[in-house]
Amino acid sequence: MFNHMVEETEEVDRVFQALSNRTRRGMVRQLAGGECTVGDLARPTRMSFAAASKHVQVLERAGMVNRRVEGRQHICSLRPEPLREASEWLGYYEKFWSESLDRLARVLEEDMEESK
Amino acid sequence: MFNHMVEETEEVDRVFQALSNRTRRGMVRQLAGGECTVGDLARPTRMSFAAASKHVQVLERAGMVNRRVEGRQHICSLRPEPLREASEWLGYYEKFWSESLDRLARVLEEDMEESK
DNA sequence: CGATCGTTCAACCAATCGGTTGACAAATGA
DNA sequence: TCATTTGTCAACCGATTGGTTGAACGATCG
Repeated sequence: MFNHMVEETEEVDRVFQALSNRTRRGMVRQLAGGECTVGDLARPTRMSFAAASKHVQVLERAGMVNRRVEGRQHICSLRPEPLREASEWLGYYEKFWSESLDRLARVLEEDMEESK
Repeated sequence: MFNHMVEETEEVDRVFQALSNRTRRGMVRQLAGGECTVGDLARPTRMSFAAASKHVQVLERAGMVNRRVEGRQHICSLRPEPLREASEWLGYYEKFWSESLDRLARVLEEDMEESK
Protein backbone atom coordinates (compact mmCIF):
# COMPACT_ATOMS: atom_id res chain seq x y z
CA MET A 1 0.00 0.00 0.00
CA PHE A 2 2.21 2.84 1.23
CA ASN A 3 5.89 2.20 0.88
CA HIS A 4 7.74 5.46 1.30
CA MET A 5 8.85 7.03 4.54
CA VAL A 6 6.80 9.98 5.74
CA GLU A 7 8.83 13.00 6.77
CA GLU A 8 8.98 13.63 10.49
CA THR A 9 7.52 17.11 10.58
CA GLU A 10 5.89 19.14 13.30
CA GLU A 11 2.66 18.74 11.39
CA VAL A 12 2.84 14.99 11.98
CA ASP A 13 3.38 15.76 15.67
CA ARG A 14 0.29 17.95 15.70
CA VAL A 15 -1.89 15.49 13.82
CA PHE A 16 -1.14 12.58 16.15
CA GLN A 17 -1.47 14.91 19.11
CA ALA A 18 -4.86 16.11 17.88
CA LEU A 19 -5.97 12.51 17.45
CA SER A 20 -4.83 11.54 20.94
CA ASN A 21 -8.00 13.00 22.47
CA ARG A 22 -11.25 11.12 22.33
CA THR A 23 -13.40 14.23 22.17
CA ARG A 24 -11.46 15.42 19.14
CA ARG A 25 -11.65 12.03 17.47
CA GLY A 26 -15.40 12.28 17.99
CA MET A 27 -15.41 15.64 16.27
CA VAL A 28 -13.52 14.19 13.34
CA ARG A 29 -16.08 11.42 13.16
CA GLN A 30 -18.88 13.97 13.21
CA LEU A 31 -17.22 16.16 10.60
CA ALA A 32 -16.78 13.17 8.33
CA GLY A 33 -20.56 13.09 8.15
CA GLY A 34 -20.60 16.62 6.75
CA GLU A 35 -19.94 20.23 7.68
CA CYS A 36 -20.96 21.41 11.14
CA THR A 37 -20.86 24.58 13.14
CA VAL A 38 -18.80 24.81 16.31
CA GLY A 39 -22.08 24.59 18.19
CA ASP A 40 -22.95 21.33 16.46
CA LEU A 41 -19.60 19.96 17.58
CA ALA A 42 -20.05 21.20 21.14
CA ARG A 43 -23.55 19.77 21.61
CA PRO A 44 -22.76 16.01 21.86
CA THR A 45 -20.04 16.71 24.40
CA ARG A 46 -20.84 17.96 27.88
CA MET A 47 -18.27 20.69 27.73
CA SER A 48 -18.63 24.41 27.61
CA PHE A 49 -18.76 26.16 24.31
CA ALA A 50 -15.33 27.60 24.95
CA ALA A 51 -13.79 24.18 25.48
CA ALA A 52 -15.23 22.87 22.22
CA SER A 53 -13.96 25.98 20.49
CA LYS A 54 -10.46 25.20 21.75
CA HIS A 55 -10.66 21.63 20.47
CA VAL A 56 -11.65 22.92 17.06
CA GLN A 57 -8.62 25.18 17.14
CA VAL A 58 -6.36 22.24 17.88
CA LEU A 59 -7.80 20.41 14.88
CA GLU A 60 -7.36 23.55 12.80
CA ARG A 61 -3.71 23.98 13.79
CA ALA A 62 -3.15 20.36 12.81
CA GLY A 63 -4.55 21.24 9.41
CA MET A 64 -7.40 18.80 9.77
CA VAL A 65 -10.24 21.32 9.86
CA ASN A 66 -11.20 24.27 7.73
CA ARG A 67 -13.39 27.03 9.02
CA ARG A 68 -15.62 29.45 7.18
CA VAL A 69 -17.55 32.18 8.96
CA GLU A 70 -21.14 32.68 7.85
CA GLY A 71 -23.07 35.25 9.78
CA ARG A 72 -22.66 34.41 13.40
CA GLN A 73 -21.84 30.76 12.84
CA HIS A 74 -18.46 29.21 12.18
CA ILE A 75 -18.81 26.33 9.78
CA CYS A 76 -16.16 23.60 9.98
CA SER A 77 -15.24 20.97 7.46
CA LEU A 78 -12.76 18.12 7.47
CA ARG A 79 -9.50 18.41 5.53
CA PRO A 80 -8.49 14.80 4.96
CA GLU A 81 -4.93 15.44 3.79
CA PRO A 82 -3.28 15.32 7.25
CA LEU A 83 -5.26 12.19 8.12
CA ARG A 84 -3.89 10.68 4.98
CA GLU A 85 -0.37 11.59 5.97
CA ALA A 86 -0.76 10.05 9.41
CA SER A 87 -2.14 6.99 7.72
CA GLU A 88 0.89 6.86 5.47
CA TRP A 89 3.19 7.14 8.46
CA LEU A 90 1.51 4.10 9.96
CA GLY A 91 1.31 2.41 6.59
CA TYR A 92 5.05 2.32 6.50
CA TYR A 93 4.87 -0.23 9.32
CA GLU A 94 2.15 -2.26 7.74
CA LYS A 95 4.83 -4.60 6.51
CA PHE A 96 5.59 -5.17 10.16
CA TRP A 97 2.29 -6.75 10.92
CA SER A 98 1.60 -8.29 7.54
CA GLU A 99 4.95 -9.94 6.89
CA SER A 100 7.37 -11.92 8.96
CA LEU A 101 9.93 -10.06 11.05
CA ASP A 102 13.07 -11.10 9.26
CA ARG A 103 11.44 -10.13 5.98
CA LEU A 104 10.76 -6.67 7.41
CA ALA A 105 14.34 -6.37 8.56
CA ARG A 106 15.45 -6.95 4.99
CA VAL A 107 13.04 -4.30 3.70
CA LEU A 108 14.40 -1.79 6.21
CA GLU A 109 17.98 -2.61 5.25
CA GLU A 110 17.11 -1.86 1.64
CA ASP A 111 15.81 1.53 2.78
CA MET A 112 19.13 2.18 4.50
CA GLU A 113 20.97 1.35 1.28
CA GLU A 114 18.76 3.70 -0.71
CA SER A 115 19.35 6.61 1.63
CA LYS A 116 23.16 6.44 1.23
CA MET B 1 -9.42 -1.74 3.08
CA PHE B 2 -10.61 -1.23 6.64
CA ASN B 3 -14.33 -0.70 6.91
CA HIS B 4 -15.38 -1.16 10.48
CA MET B 5 -15.34 1.45 13.17
CA VAL B 6 -12.52 1.14 15.72
CA GLU B 7 -13.64 1.36 19.33
CA GLU B 8 -12.73 4.57 21.08
CA THR B 9 -10.70 3.18 23.92
CA GLU B 10 -8.11 4.69 26.21
CA GLU B 11 -5.60 2.49 24.45
CA VAL B 12 -6.28 4.38 21.23
CA ASP B 13 -5.70 7.60 23.19
CA ARG B 14 -2.38 6.29 24.44
CA VAL B 15 -1.22 5.06 21.05
CA PHE B 16 -1.86 8.36 19.29
CA GLN B 17 -0.39 10.20 22.24
CA ALA B 18 2.73 8.03 22.10
CA LEU B 19 3.05 8.72 18.39
CA SER B 20 2.68 12.48 18.84
CA ASN B 21 6.32 12.79 19.86
CA ARG B 22 9.05 12.74 17.26
CA THR B 23 11.62 11.10 19.51
CA ARG B 24 9.22 8.25 20.19
CA ARG B 25 8.37 7.89 16.51
CA GLY B 26 12.12 7.61 15.94
CA MET B 27 12.27 4.84 18.50
CA VAL B 28 9.47 3.00 16.75
CA ARG B 29 11.37 3.36 13.50
CA GLN B 30 14.50 1.99 15.12
CA LEU B 31 12.64 -0.88 16.77
CA ALA B 32 11.11 -1.81 13.44
CA GLY B 33 14.66 -2.62 12.33
CA GLY B 34 14.95 -5.15 15.13
CA GLU B 35 15.21 -5.49 18.89
CA CYS B 36 17.28 -2.92 20.77
CA THR B 37 18.25 -2.20 24.32
CA VAL B 38 17.13 1.00 26.03
CA GLY B 39 20.69 2.23 25.59
CA ASP B 40 20.49 1.64 21.83
CA LEU B 41 17.35 3.75 21.78
CA ALA B 42 18.91 6.50 23.88
CA ARG B 43 22.10 6.78 21.82
CA PRO B 44 20.77 8.49 18.64
CA THR B 45 18.95 11.09 20.77
CA ARG B 46 20.87 13.62 22.79
CA MET B 47 18.86 12.98 25.91
CA SER B 48 19.80 11.47 29.20
CA PHE B 49 19.34 7.82 29.77
CA ALA B 50 16.50 8.56 32.17
CA ALA B 51 14.59 10.53 29.53
CA ALA B 52 14.89 7.73 27.00
CA SER B 53 13.79 5.29 29.66
CA LYS B 54 10.65 7.36 30.20
CA HIS B 55 9.88 7.39 26.48
CA VAL B 56 10.19 3.63 26.37
CA GLN B 57 7.74 3.43 29.25
CA VAL B 58 5.26 5.57 27.35
CA LEU B 59 5.53 3.21 24.38
CA GLU B 60 5.15 0.25 26.73
CA ARG B 61 2.01 1.65 28.36
CA ALA B 62 0.59 2.18 24.88
CA GLY B 63 1.20 -1.52 24.28
CA MET B 64 3.58 -0.82 21.43
CA VAL B 65 6.74 -2.14 23.05
CA ASN B 66 7.63 -5.33 24.86
CA ARG B 67 10.55 -5.55 27.21
CA ARG B 68 12.65 -8.49 28.27
CA VAL B 69 15.41 -8.18 30.82
CA GLU B 70 18.62 -10.00 30.02
CA GLY B 71 21.40 -9.48 32.49
CA ARG B 72 21.75 -5.76 32.89
CA GLN B 73 20.18 -4.89 29.58
CA HIS B 74 16.52 -4.34 28.86
CA ILE B 75 15.77 -5.56 25.40
CA CYS B 76 12.81 -3.92 23.66
CA SER B 77 10.82 -5.12 20.72
CA LEU B 78 7.95 -3.64 18.76
CA ARG B 79 4.42 -4.95 19.25
CA PRO B 80 2.68 -4.02 16.02
CA GLU B 81 -0.89 -4.67 17.14
CA PRO B 82 -1.60 -1.14 18.48
CA LEU B 83 -0.05 0.39 15.38
CA ARG B 84 -2.41 -1.70 13.38
CA GLU B 85 -5.36 -0.49 15.43
CA ALA B 86 -4.39 3.13 14.96
CA SER B 87 -4.05 2.44 11.28
CA GLU B 88 -7.53 0.97 11.26
CA TRP B 89 -8.92 4.02 12.99
CA LEU B 90 -7.48 6.17 10.24
CA GLY B 91 -8.46 3.62 7.62
CA TYR B 92 -12.07 4.27 8.47
CA TYR B 93 -11.63 7.71 6.94
CA GLU B 94 -9.81 6.49 3.91
CA LYS B 95 -13.09 6.69 2.03
CA PHE B 96 -12.98 10.36 2.82
CA TRP B 97 -9.92 11.01 0.76
CA SER B 98 -10.42 8.32 -1.83
CA GLU B 99 -14.06 8.94 -2.69
CA SER B 100 -16.20 11.96 -3.31
CA LEU B 101 -17.71 13.72 -0.34
CA ASP B 102 -21.36 12.99 -1.00
CA ARG B 103 -20.51 9.35 -1.53
CA LEU B 104 -18.85 9.30 1.89
CA ALA B 105 -21.89 10.89 3.45
CA ARG B 106 -23.98 8.04 2.11
CA VAL B 107 -21.58 5.47 3.55
CA LEU B 108 -21.77 7.14 6.94
CA GLU B 109 -25.55 7.22 6.82
CA GLU B 110 -25.53 3.48 6.20
CA ASP B 111 -23.41 3.08 9.33
CA MET B 112 -26.00 5.06 11.27
CA GLU B 113 -28.74 2.78 10.01
CA GLU B 114 -26.78 -0.30 11.00
CA SER B 115 -26.23 0.93 14.54
CA LYS B 116 -29.96 1.37 15.19
C1' DC C 1 -33.70 49.97 19.91
C1' DG C 2 -32.75 45.94 23.21
C1' DA C 3 -32.44 40.94 23.81
C1' DT C 4 -30.48 36.84 22.52
C1' DC C 5 -27.56 33.75 19.83
C1' DG C 6 -23.00 31.85 18.33
C1' DT C 7 -18.65 32.33 19.28
C1' DT C 8 -13.99 33.86 20.82
C1' DC C 9 -10.91 35.55 24.26
C1' DA C 10 -8.45 36.12 28.63
C1' DA C 11 -7.57 34.49 33.02
C1' DC C 12 -7.22 30.91 35.85
C1' DC C 13 -6.61 25.95 37.56
C1' DA C 14 -4.96 21.25 38.28
C1' DA C 15 -2.80 17.59 35.77
C1' DT C 16 0.40 15.92 32.49
C1' DC C 17 4.63 16.30 29.54
C1' DG C 18 9.40 16.25 28.36
C1' DG C 19 13.32 17.04 30.11
C1' DT C 20 17.06 17.43 33.89
C1' DT C 21 19.92 15.86 37.96
C1' DG C 22 21.40 12.80 41.61
C1' DA C 23 20.95 8.59 44.14
C1' DC C 24 20.63 3.88 43.83
C1' DA C 25 20.95 -1.16 42.30
C1' DA C 26 22.15 -5.18 39.86
C1' DA C 27 25.27 -7.40 36.41
C1' DT C 28 29.68 -7.47 34.40
C1' DG C 29 34.70 -6.83 33.82
C1' DA C 30 39.45 -5.68 35.59
C1' DT D 1 37.29 -6.48 45.36
C1' DC D 2 36.53 -2.25 43.05
C1' DA D 3 35.01 0.24 38.90
C1' DT D 4 32.04 0.39 35.15
C1' DT D 5 27.98 -0.44 32.53
C1' DT D 6 22.90 -0.47 32.10
C1' DG D 7 19.35 0.94 33.68
C1' DT D 8 15.41 2.70 37.22
C1' DC D 9 13.45 5.94 40.45
C1' DA D 10 12.34 10.26 42.81
C1' DA D 11 12.38 15.06 42.85
C1' DC D 12 12.22 18.98 40.50
C1' DC D 13 11.41 22.36 36.51
C1' DG D 14 9.00 25.09 32.99
C1' DA D 15 5.68 24.41 29.28
C1' DT D 16 1.47 22.49 27.59
C1' DT D 17 -3.20 20.39 28.11
C1' DG D 18 -7.99 20.26 28.95
C1' DG D 19 -11.13 22.20 31.32
C1' DT D 20 -13.69 26.22 33.78
C1' DT D 21 -15.80 31.01 34.26
C1' DG D 22 -16.89 35.66 32.88
C1' DA D 23 -16.52 39.37 29.70
C1' DA D 24 -16.90 40.81 25.11
C1' DC D 25 -18.45 41.17 20.24
C1' DG D 26 -20.83 40.93 15.88
C1' DA D 27 -25.21 38.96 13.76
C1' DT D 28 -29.89 38.32 14.09
C1' DC D 29 -34.64 38.64 15.99
C1' DG D 30 -38.63 41.12 18.00
